[in-house]
Amino acid sequence: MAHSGPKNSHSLTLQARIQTAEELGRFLRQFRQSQNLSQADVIGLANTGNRFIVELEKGKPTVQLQKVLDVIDLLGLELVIQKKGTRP
Amino acid sequence: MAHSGPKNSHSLTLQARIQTAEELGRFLRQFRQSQNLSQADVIGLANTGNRFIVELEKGKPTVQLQKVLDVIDLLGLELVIQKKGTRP
DNA sequence: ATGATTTATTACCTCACGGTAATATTTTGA
DNA sequence: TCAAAATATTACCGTGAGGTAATAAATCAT
Repeated sequence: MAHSGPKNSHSLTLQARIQTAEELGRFLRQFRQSQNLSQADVIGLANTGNRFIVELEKGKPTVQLQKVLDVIDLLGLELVIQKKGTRP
Repeated sequence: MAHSGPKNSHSLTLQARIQTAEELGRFLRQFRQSQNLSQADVIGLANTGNRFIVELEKGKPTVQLQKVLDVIDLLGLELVIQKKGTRP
């Protein structure tokens, strides 16, 4: 379980462009924390061990695609692919 | 090289939600073709062999994240991550 | 401060990613 | 129809992804 309490601090970014594994890792960690979820929560829901989550959030470049997509989905997030510079 | 000529047929989707490796593969292949690029073109620009591109477009779930991101970038595409159902 | 919770690291291990290069198959254009 | 181009498949192979389980380190709550 996550710890507890209203510790919802910094402004939660609702969108981010992802070019690198590191950017993705940062975003996912921040988002997970903004939802007061622990890594253990994610591990429980997804099909993974702690190692994968740690490495994903750390921005490991070689994590496997579908696992990443699973985590994203399970966090209530989605990926959109589009032509570069498509305006919001 | 790609073959040639104005063979720009079916309507090119400019955005897609990506939930699975297969969806991504389909999108990337379609987009590549819409640009009249061959796999060899992509292989040349990216840092990969033919095997990776074939497998990526086929929707292999275990391809490595950063390689995928590289191909996306190099095709002039980008990924956006956002809360599910964020309206365009 | 201190115990509880969360996160990170490590060792062990199996399995398969993906590069290359050769070959096969499919698709395309004239 | 047929040759060229594009795509797919195969074998070979080194390297590393990631599950588990144990332990360590860091963070938090009171």
